[in-house]
Amino acid sequence: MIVTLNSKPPFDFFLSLKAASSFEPGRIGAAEELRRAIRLGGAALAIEISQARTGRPVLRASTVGSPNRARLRAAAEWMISSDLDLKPFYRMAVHHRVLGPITKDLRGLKPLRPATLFEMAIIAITEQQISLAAAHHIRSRLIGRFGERVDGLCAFPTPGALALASKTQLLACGLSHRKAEYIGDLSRKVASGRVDMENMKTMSTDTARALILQQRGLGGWSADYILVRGLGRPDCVPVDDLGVQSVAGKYLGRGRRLSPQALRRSLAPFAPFRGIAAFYLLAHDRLSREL
DNA sequence: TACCAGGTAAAAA
DNA sequence: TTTTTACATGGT
Repeated sequence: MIVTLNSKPPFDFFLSLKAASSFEPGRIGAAEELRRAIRLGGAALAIEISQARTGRPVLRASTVGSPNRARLRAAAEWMISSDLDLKPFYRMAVHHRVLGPITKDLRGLKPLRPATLFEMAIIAITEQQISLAAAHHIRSRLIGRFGERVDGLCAFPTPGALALASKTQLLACGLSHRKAEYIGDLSRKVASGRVDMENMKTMSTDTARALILQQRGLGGWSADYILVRGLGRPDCVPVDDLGVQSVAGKYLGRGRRLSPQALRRSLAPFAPFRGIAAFYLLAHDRLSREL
């Protein structure tokens, strides 16, 4: 089945994919397509998103099973941030000393989102305190051990699968005792329906943030990280984030890492797109390293 | 070898 | 109430 996707222009799928993969450790070269196993109506399904020559992104789903077309489109469009309109951000940034040239270089760049907010929450927990590379390896083990395989890909583990995992098994993936508990607790709450993370899509940012903060293991950094990267709230920035502090210091400061307060001040001019501004700085930093 | 890396909750002061 | 501590892995 092939579904044509819409995404608010401007959108450069290749650039967005290249930026996303620049945050993964040890990758060599940029892929031409986004290949993922996702769950749709209870079944794992391999999908491939690619950009046609017309410039319009075209989604191709594997023909295994017969997925619901509308749901497939909705899931894929969510993952490529179709709803994000970059134009007002660009209008705001165009005359800025630093963001002006960067937004021109990276025109059409959108952040790619994890398929579900549960996955996003697990990403946040794994990335606490340790390097992105270490966290990535730990997640790979979680996915390999608890995810469902389909067409040579592996879907991110369901809350149910992680709820059934023993603490010993979680520890064997490289998690700390604390993080294994956080992931077990959250998985059981989501699997049992006591918490519905997908509901956050329709909540106000403040309400969603409050729900995130109620979960053990998710603090202020995780809340803002989930809000901007998982939920696409463009003004949210984790000001405690070491990576954002460093990149903002490099581009907007004197090169040294910024304090949370200084970071807040330096991003203030970009409201209500402070999170997108931070994303552009991070992406520019990563992509310029590759050359 | 050490030290730091896109934090958090719980203990100690 | 505020400050300190333990924590797991991977890259340099």
